Amino acid sequence: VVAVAMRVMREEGLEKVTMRRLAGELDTGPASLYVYVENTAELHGAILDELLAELTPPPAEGGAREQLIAALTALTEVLLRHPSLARSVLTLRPSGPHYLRLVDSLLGLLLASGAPAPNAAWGVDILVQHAMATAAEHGGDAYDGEAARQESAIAGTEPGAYPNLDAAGEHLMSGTGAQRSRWAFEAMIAGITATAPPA
Amino acid sequence: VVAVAMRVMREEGLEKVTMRRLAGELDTGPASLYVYVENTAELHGAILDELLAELTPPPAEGGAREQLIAALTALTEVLLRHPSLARSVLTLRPSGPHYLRLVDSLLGLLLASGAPAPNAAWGVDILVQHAMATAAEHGGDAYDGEAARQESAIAGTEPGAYPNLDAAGEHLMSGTGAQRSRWAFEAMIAGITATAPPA
DNA sequence: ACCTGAACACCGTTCAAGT
DNA sequence: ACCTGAACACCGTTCAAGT
Repeated sequence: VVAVAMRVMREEGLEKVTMRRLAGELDTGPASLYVYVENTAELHGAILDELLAELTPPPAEGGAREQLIAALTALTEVLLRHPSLARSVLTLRPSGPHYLRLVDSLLGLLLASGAPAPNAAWGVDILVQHAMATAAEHGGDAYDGEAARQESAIAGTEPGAYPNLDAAGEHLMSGTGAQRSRWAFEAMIAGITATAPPA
Repeated sequence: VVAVAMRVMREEGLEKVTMRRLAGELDTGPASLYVYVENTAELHGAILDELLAELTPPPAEGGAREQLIAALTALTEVLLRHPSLARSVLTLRPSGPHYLRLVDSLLGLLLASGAPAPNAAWGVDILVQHAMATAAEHGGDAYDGEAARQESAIAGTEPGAYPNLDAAGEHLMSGTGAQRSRWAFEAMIAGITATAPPA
């Protein structure tokens, strides 16, 4: 079932991966799928785990921090190719083996790059969440259109209505997605490492 | 239209805020709503902006950093009351006046708490994204169930399969949501302030 | 010019009934 | 015991036709 779902997603996107479509693909009725999966959310979770299997292990070159950023970037890139999956899975707490392996290795790299254990334990969550949220947000069908709409909404107001936004003007939209993503991970890792959780 | 949508959402949740339901509420057909809104995404954006209007301005006590954290916490709390809205809006680039006012004030507080201008411009995005993603994730109907499933998935593997997860065991799930959320914002603000964007 | 009934093209999930 | 046809209860969006 998951194999068919993967193929349909790759060929036509997650939107087409519906119980009914999959059932049609398997020449049966939609009810039959409920023998294999509990519901659509679980199906999406299974698809995510399958997708994470393709994540090639980091090349283990450079320092731990560099490897960590590479792993997070690779995760973001995989998710960016399937934004609606990222969106769907954001509300899940994935528990597939590949997901757990990924979190385990991110946690290891975070520790290796100097984060105290409690910081790393809490921090790995926000790094993964950021990767997923970024993919969900930037992958929307109409993302560029929305960004333009937002920019014009700012421009369309009388000057002075949003003083800090106005002042930041040049910086707000600058940089490529990759630059901003790398910087976000660097900043988060720095903050995670330096900020102690409450005792 | 937005007013009716707000009422239905408050009474029965965003799930019930559908074009058809709203049309029924207004004694007309669903087609009529398309005179007022372009599509469902835009409707959700309008609902978000309406919701943000209720965000009381920060009490302006304490340092800029404390005010910033208070504002981010207030945002997270509002969104947590409507997790499916957070989920839906995560894929949008909101451009309503109340949203822009909020971002403007967050940006101001970030600057006032010591972040250089380029850092603040890029950083405000990741703070807002974190608030939305947290609400979307933790607000799911079955979130606790999923968390338990994840925990048991880790417990159910042979020891040693996920060494770092095992070692972190105690810390991984510790703390309340509020504690973790506050820490995440503190860590992110620290990282944003200390990490320079690429020139 | 403005609005909308009805249709198009779908959904997830359940459950009684078949094999 | 295992599977599934058919039904239930919905969706968003479009467009031809009315007022």
